[in-house]
Amino acid sequence: MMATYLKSLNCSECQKKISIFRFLTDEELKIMNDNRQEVIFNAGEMIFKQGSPLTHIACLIIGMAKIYIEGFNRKNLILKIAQPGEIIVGPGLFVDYKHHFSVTTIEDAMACFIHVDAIRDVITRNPAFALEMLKQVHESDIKCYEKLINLTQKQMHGRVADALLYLSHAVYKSNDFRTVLSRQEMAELSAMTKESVIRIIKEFRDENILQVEGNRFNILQEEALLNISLKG
Amino acid sequence: MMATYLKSLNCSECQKKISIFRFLTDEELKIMNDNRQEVIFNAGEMIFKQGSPLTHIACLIIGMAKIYIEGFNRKNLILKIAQPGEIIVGPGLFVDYKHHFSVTTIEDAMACFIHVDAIRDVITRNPAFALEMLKQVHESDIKCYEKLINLTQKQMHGRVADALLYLSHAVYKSNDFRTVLSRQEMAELSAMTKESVIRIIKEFRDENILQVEGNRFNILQEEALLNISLKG
DNA sequence: CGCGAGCTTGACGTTGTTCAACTAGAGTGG
DNA sequence: CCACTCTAGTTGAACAACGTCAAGCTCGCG
Repeated sequence: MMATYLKSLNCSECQKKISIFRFLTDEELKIMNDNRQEVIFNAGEMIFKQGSPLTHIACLIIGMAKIYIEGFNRKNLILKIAQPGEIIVGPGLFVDYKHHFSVTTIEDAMACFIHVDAIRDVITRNPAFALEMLKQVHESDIKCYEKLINLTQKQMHGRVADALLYLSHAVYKSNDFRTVLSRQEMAELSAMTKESVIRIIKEFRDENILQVEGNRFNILQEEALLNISLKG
Repeated sequence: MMATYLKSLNCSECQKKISIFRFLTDEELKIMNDNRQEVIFNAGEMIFKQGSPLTHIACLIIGMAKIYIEGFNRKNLILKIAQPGEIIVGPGLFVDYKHHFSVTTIEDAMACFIHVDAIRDVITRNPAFALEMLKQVHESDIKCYEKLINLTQKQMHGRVADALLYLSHAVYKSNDFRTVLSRQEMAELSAMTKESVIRIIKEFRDENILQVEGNRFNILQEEALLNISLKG
């Protein structure tokens, strides 16, 4: 793998892509830009490693990445699939300055690293940006609570339905999508074993809720999935 | 129940108790104080209701409260036991201005309600306070991730051990404590049924890890509990 | 004394994991 | 071009974990 440190972009161009940047003045964008490194990743490479020092945040410009917790017995739990345009801020920021999750690309990708000092500086200068950061953390908090309920109170059918709907709505924005996620990763998204995921996908296919061939999924009866998701 | 709107306190006195207030100037403390209502609660009364509009944050001054998500089929999941001195900020703040969890006192209690406009005002004025708020949300984020892993990857013995250690360390600060939580609530803390909690507490007692009589718990072998917690 | 709420116990059924075996496709080297 | 290997996917059977249900218990309180 070959990382480039040439700067091909400028933060001010990113204002359209990274929504949180729209609150920044030219001066603040310059601070960001001066404390920024572009890094190119191949698919499957790690952006952040859980437990390592948190010195930068990452803005994912190109490609998707999985954000996941490394739990017990080498079992992972995927929190979300980060999209291009997304800013990845570890919760260790302002706390213990460690990463509490790992981030690994699932496609070839490019990300900008911005040093935490620059972030702190800009938050301090610009209250609107501070509020926007707070809003963003709160949103991820809400997602976390939802995930907590979904994973602890639903049984497998509901959780697989959730995972499929998540991929369809939030990740691929289509009822007919081809994913790069393996069955194992789909299992890590719904806190179960790959065998169980496979069995339940098969059931859904037998009931004509899905078409499946390999990594391509076509959701035929979204209503049915929503129903299964709700009933748990 | 009888709520009093008399102000018996002043925010500046609270600086010692509510750690986040230590960053505020006299002027900012006055803003808080002017937008503040004291409310007295009996044990078991609700401070915030999940789904209702989020107009205030609460500073719990006296007494403890359970913060919990109301999930499916009337099953709750207790996120934490809030302590006196704790500030309770719903993640709906700056997002959808709804409560995403419910909060109910478990003892007689007193709390100050501060309007969100005042909070936003002070965050805007005082960057150090903004950073502290961010820090606080990040801390709760970290806790949420831990909970996610603990509840999805540990089995019941580990989860009950976690609950007991949580009560002992974070809530009652003693190995020998009497709790007001029912078995049902201990179950909601560890995402299981009350029957299972009872069975596992019994096992722990039989193995001489705990002394239990009614709601009084005495942890005899903390090491053993820590071990069980780790092994899942 | 009797009532009700929370606690406890056991029997039973369901849910989900584990393990082992088998399959298919994609490199890899001779 | 053909074994060979490696990985991901798939299937079934056995098993463990956990929830459900029903019954009995305890204790405080009217």
